[in-house]
Parts: sequence; structure tokens; C-alpha cells
Amino acid sequence: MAVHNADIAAVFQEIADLLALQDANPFRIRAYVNAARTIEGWPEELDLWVRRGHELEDIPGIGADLAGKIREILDTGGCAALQRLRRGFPAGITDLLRVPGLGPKRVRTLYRELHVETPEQLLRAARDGRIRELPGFGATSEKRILEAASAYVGREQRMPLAKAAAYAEALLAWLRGARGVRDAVIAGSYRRMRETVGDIDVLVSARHGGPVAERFVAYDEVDRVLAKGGTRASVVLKSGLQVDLRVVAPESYGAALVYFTGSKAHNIELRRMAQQRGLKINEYGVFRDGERIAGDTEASVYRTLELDWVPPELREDRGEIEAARRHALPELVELDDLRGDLHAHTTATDGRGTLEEMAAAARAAGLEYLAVTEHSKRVSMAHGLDAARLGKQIDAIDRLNDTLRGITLLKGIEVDILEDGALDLPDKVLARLDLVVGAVHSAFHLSRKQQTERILRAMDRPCFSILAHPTGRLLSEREPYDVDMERIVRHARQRGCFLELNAHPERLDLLDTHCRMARDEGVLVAVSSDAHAPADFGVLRYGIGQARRGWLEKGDVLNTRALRDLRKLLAGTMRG
DNA sequence: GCCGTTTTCGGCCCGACTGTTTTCAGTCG
Repeated sequence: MAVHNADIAAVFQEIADLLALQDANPFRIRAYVNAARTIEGWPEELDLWVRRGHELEDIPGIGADLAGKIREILDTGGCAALQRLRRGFPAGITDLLRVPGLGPKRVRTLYRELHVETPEQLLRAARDGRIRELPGFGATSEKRILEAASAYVGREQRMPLAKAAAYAEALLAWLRGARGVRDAVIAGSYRRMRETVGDIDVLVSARHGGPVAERFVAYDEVDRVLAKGGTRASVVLKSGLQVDLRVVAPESYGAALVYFTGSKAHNIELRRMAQQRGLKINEYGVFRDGERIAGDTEASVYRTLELDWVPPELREDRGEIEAARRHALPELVELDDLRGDLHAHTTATDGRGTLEEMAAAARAAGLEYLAVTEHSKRVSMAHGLDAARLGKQIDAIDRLNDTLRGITLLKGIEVDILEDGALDLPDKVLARLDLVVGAVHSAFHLSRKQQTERILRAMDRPCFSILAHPTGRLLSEREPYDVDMERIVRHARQRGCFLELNAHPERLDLLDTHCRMARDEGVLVAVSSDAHAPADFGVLRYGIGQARRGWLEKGDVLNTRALRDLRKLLAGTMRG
């Protein structure tokens, strides 16, 4: 069985958790946590990375010891050090560390004194009033733990960005009405456009924090207040979303924005650099010998480190700091750069807008062309098109294009890639189209090798333009299927076809690291809405966010091309 | 456990809030 980076990261995270419960050296614990994070975000499977002759020790934060453990995990699937650590604790106790308000010290006390091993047992202990008797705990702590444990037991995962954005942006508008607010933004993973957010960080620039915090906790969607001070407050909204507020003075706003935008790894790197220069960076500014030398804007903070301003989407400590130092940051693609959309459905299959309505909505969204790409017959529950119905739609689009102004419809299909890699419609039918978008909607369980080769075979058909949602994941429902994305990216370059970044908030597929692979390999990415209704073109915003996280520039995105140029590129994929 | 053009030893990011303290530990971001 193949070992994935996520598996290795999970081993290191669990080792870190167990070491923390043992009260081990905190820096040793951090080394495991850092390694887990680095490996989780590594753009290539370490299995392959090693087989291609790379040295694990070249990965930052991986030394001789961790490299040895990675090799062990790759070879055996297990890790003896983890097995040894596990013997000291009941299985699953590390889940308790995920309960907000509990850290290693308190988990250890709860286990030693009350034999609490699971969140469910924690909940019972809190309900029975046993926790308040423990040293270092009290009635208030017990009540908090009770709330946190019940929330954890019935918890929701991280919330998709688009859903969180709706709640957060409404709150932000409310907060801007507070007295003395000069500026207010949502920082954190929202600003970095991560695909999901755990909570929302709101940053406000104001001389006095009090009135802002008052208005914050008075928001009518607040379910409960977790904390409230003069510069900081936390609430949980009725939607379950936690929101943290920080208020800083205008001269500190830029430093605070850097600090609360993160990522944590990016910030740690900035501080390390600052330290080397005898500077100190915190959320209030950049200081030399106690004197503030920067901090009112983000650019001023980066400037003290001789760095260019780094767009938030890049702040993941994946090479952006080095690029900022060399003045070599990418000029990231923007929403306005999109000239068209290459994946949409209509009422002919499972969409909720007619051809005319979808065309009008796309034009209203500022697009110049829209590819209509219905499902093919295999997807029967969406009334997928057969050859005859596709023929009728082709004729309908030709007729409509004669009357449309300001937008051009392209004739396409989202054709199913069958289990053996064949396409769901004959080549000569596909050859009538402007583009063919191929997609996997079945047999998700295939082995990595089978799944990969299935897709490569499909790409090699005479008509194949774009691989839709390449990993098949659905954020709240379905893991990605097992596929070798490097082979797919390389094959796309050799074949001359393209990859889709599906902007649907539940998909956002390609992943950011895959975008970067595509860019490095010179494969163009189509940022597509997969719109099923006229209002759906709004999701392109999230697709662009993900593309930016993947370092894509305007030139790396297929549908920034003018229609003429796009047609030429698509024609090259339609050899049938 | 990692790391190094001040270092192979001795550092490792840092401040706010809370509860239970009576000067601070634990947790969080």
C-alpha cells in the first residue's frame, strides 16, 4: 500500500501530541509539529521524491532523525517510536487535545485523576461535576469544558470558505458602524483564501477598542461570548462559526494585519529574519531597541526586512519569502483577468438556467465567452446527453450565437471518463465540438495506478481539451480519489491539453499545490465555475483565490485568453 | 529534534486573556 504524505504527517502529529502529554521538551515537540506541517504541504509525494534521488534531509526542518523515521514509515507503513509512545497512553486520548480549552497539561490531569480518555467521557465528567474538584480547575472551567466537549462531540469540520464568507462579511459590515473605526478587515485564512476556515479573524484599526468590542458582542447573530477585553474578544455565532476580534491603533495596523493574516509558518519566518537583524516584530510594529520603526502598513513591515510586499494568498512559507527577497514574486492572476468560463450546465441536463439565461448571466458577470458543457449519457441522474440530444444542443447554440451580443457560447461537453479510460461518446460526435471537458464521476475506489492510467488513457483520445475537477474531492463529503497528479500534469503537457481548477466551493479542485505543479510544468489551468444556475458565476472569485494560492499568473490561466487565441488553443486539443 | 558566514552548543516567536491564583500557569492564535 502506498504511503502518502498525509500519512507521514499524521504519524508526526501524533508523536508530537503524545510527547506533549509526556511533558517533553517543547522544542522537540515543535520539531515534530513543523515537520508534519511541512510534509502535509509538500507538493510531491515523498515516496516518489525519494525514489527520484532526492535527499529527505534537504527538506527544511527534517534532519537525520526525522529522515530516518520517514524512511521507516515509507518502507514499513509504521513507526516504532510512535508504537512505543502509544503504550504509555490509552488509544485515542490525543482527541482530547482537539477540544478547545484543553492542552496537554489539563488532559494529563483529567486522565490521571478522573480516567478521562475520550471526549464523551470528558462530557460525562463535566456533567457529573467531577472536574471542578481537580486542582487548577474550578466551576467556571468545568462549565467551559462542558460546552466545548458537547460542541466537539457534535462538531462540524472546518467550514468551506464561501459559506464562512457570507457570515463574516455581514459581521464586518456591522462592525464598521462602531464608533472610531478607521478600517476593518477579515484576516486569517479567509484573507489567504484557504479553501476552508476554522474560524474568522477580524482586525479593526481604531484608537479605542472598547466601543468596538461592545458592538462586536452585541451583534445579533452572536450565540455566546467566549472572551471580551479592551483590545480583543471572541464570540461563537449561531451558525457555529467562531469569530475573534482584535483592535489595534492605526500606527500598528499594518503589523497587526501581517500578524493576523498568517500563516503561522510565514510569520515565524519573518520574525526569525527580524531577529537576525536585531529587530523585533510583533502585532504592534517593528522595533529596534524598543523604538518603533515600522508597522502602519504591511509594506512598511516587509520593507524593514528588505522584502517585497507578499500577497496574502502566498503566505504559507512555501518559498514566497525567498521570492520576495529576490523581487521575484509572481504577478498573480486576478478575477478581472478572466475573459470567459469553460464549464457550465443548463436545463438540458441538471442545470437550472436555460441557454439564454446562462449566457445573459455570464455576460453580466463580465465574461466574453461561455462554454456549455453538459453531462454525457453515463450520468443518467443528471439526464446526461446522448449523441442525438448533443446534436440538437449544438444546433441550438449555433442559432443562439447568431443573435447574442457581447458574449459567445462555445460548444462543449463534460464527457464521462469511463472505468477503462474510454469516453462516454464516440470520437466523431465529440469532433463537432469546440472543446471536450473530460471528468471522472464513477469508480472512485480504483487503485492509484488504475485510476491514474484510466485518466491518462482518456487524455490520449483524439478529442480531449480539459480534465475537469482532477481529484474528485468534495470538501465536506468525499476524499479525493487516489491519483498520481504528477504523472497527470506531465502527461497533460505532452498531450497538449489543460487542467481545470473547478471553482465550486465544495470542490476547489485542482488543489493549490497542484496548480503550482502545473505552472512549473507549463500546463495551462482553466479556472471554471461549473455553474448550474445563473447566479453561480460568483464562485469564480474562489477559484481565482485558489489559483493565486497556487502561484498562477494571468498567463498561466487558459481562460484569460481572448476568444480568438482561446479557439486556437482549444483547436490544438481536437485532433479527431 | 533542528540548525549554523557570530554558533556543532545553546538557542528555538511572542503577547493577550482566563481562571485560579495571590504572582502565575495554561491555552490560544
